[in-house]
Amino acid sequence: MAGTKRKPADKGASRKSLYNKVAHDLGQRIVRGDYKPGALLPNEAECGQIYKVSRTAIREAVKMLSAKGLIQSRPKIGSRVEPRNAWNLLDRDVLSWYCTTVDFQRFANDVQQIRMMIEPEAAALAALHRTAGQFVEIEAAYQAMADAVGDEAAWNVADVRFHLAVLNASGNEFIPPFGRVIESLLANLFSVTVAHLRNRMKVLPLHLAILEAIRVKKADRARDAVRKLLQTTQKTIDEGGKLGLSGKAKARKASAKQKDKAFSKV
Amino acid sequence: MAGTKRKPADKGASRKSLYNKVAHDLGQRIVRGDYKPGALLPNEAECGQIYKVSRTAIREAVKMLSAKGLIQSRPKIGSRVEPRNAWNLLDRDVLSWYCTTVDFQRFANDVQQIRMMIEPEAAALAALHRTAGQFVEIEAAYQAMADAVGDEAAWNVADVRFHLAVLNASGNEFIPPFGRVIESLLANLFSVTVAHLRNRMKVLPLHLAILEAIRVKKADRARDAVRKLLQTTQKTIDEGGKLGLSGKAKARKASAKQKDKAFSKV
DNA sequence: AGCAGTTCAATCATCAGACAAATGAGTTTC
DNA sequence: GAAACTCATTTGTCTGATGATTGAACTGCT
Repeated sequence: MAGTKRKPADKGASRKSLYNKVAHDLGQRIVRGDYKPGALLPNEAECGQIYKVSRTAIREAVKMLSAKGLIQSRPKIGSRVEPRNAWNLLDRDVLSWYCTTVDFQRFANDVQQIRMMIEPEAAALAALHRTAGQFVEIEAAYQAMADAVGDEAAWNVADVRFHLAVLNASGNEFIPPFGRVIESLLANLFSVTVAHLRNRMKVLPLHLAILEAIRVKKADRARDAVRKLLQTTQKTIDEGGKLGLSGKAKARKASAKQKDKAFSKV
Repeated sequence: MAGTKRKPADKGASRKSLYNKVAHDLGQRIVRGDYKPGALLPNEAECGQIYKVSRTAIREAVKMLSAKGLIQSRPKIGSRVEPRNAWNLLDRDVLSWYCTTVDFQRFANDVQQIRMMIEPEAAALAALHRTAGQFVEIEAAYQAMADAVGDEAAWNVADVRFHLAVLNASGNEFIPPFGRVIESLLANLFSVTVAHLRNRMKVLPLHLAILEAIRVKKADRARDAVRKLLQTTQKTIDEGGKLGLSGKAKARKASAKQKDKAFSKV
């Protein structure tokens, strides 16, 4: 066993603390299915040897994973992987680990279904309950989108900002959290749906329609405008799915696997 | 009121490990606003003195809270409470802490709005995509409700089971997690909405209608049936809110505060 | 004064080692 | 055969020490 020291060569991963890296690696393994629900993780001492860290670091990682519902620890038993329905799938990290394991087409479909349930109603509520300040933020987000039509990265940021601003204006405390989950999911979708300038120019006026409906406080019109936008998105996904665009998702998977291997090399 | 009352929940709490109790207490304090976003927690050594536990236990608690997005720890800085929009409000624990801090009437309204967005569509999807096995579970849950009409506690369990069974049958991986969040919220609502036998007898046939629609795979009918049920629930909430029923929520708040005080006595 | 670079100190991060508590499984006892 | 007991394993908790990070104070120069 050649003790190849992991030097702070690559800043991205090595900036994180040890327990964070362990948690991330274990979490990914669990979600991916390396440790299946009901299975036991190696005990803390063994884990420490595997990851070449102290028991303390392992324990802190385990605590994070148990806080996310992935595992449960008990004396004499060990750390057992919880059934999937106990997982906090709406947690940022869990979700991101999960995204790398599922089929892209199905993933996109499920996300769109959820958006179709929440966003139109949220927009309708926003039209009714928005404050002046909330509307300003929606407007600013729209402006940012318009300014970023030529810049894919900036567009993505502005797009997410727009949708979140609408959800925030709904006046329902529980909608923005849902929205932030969707946001994580969107990050994976956008790379497909707005990759082409043509698509961005197509959906910009649809966003404007939402903005306008909320401005004049017409709930029904806002709901319909969002529905229309989502339908367009859906169409883009369907078309993209038939082409090689799903390759992006696969590339994501592969890189995740590779990174993981580099760390734990078990 | 002497503090001699031993509730089963209390016993459950005292069985928990130290780091768990600390995490629970700190989490509740943060969500309640004792430590506001941007504020710093006492450093680990001080926390250890406050709670009379070792730094290890404090650290493990802190890791759990940071996994839930409530705080972030950095060397030289300390543990800073994150802005509310970083909180994982859809986490079981965070949600339960949160529930004790908000106004009941508003809380109930927001939850109903969310249910109105998700459950009808989920039922429609269930009608289209359900497997035979999933339908059996829905049927079993309904039967359990019917059998438990006279028993409030058993009814609540069966009621949640029914709704979750429907969500599970939707075929969308992301809906059951949303459902489990709603389930936590429901636990707080049910105590109000089904407190009376009369209410239970009123909503039982509404559940049957949902079951039937899913059985014969009529999406629209399923959607409408769920809407009707939720409207009835809404009406009950509105009526209850005008009476003294919201007192229950207040009682919950008080007991939570008391319990917390007993533990940390800061 | 104003700025850049350096030093310092507070705090978390990590480690090592020990003992306590919980509990499943095997063993004994009746 | 069932209940009680013992034992071994694993997590839970504590202690004390050292490393790493980084905001803030300090220093020296222009």
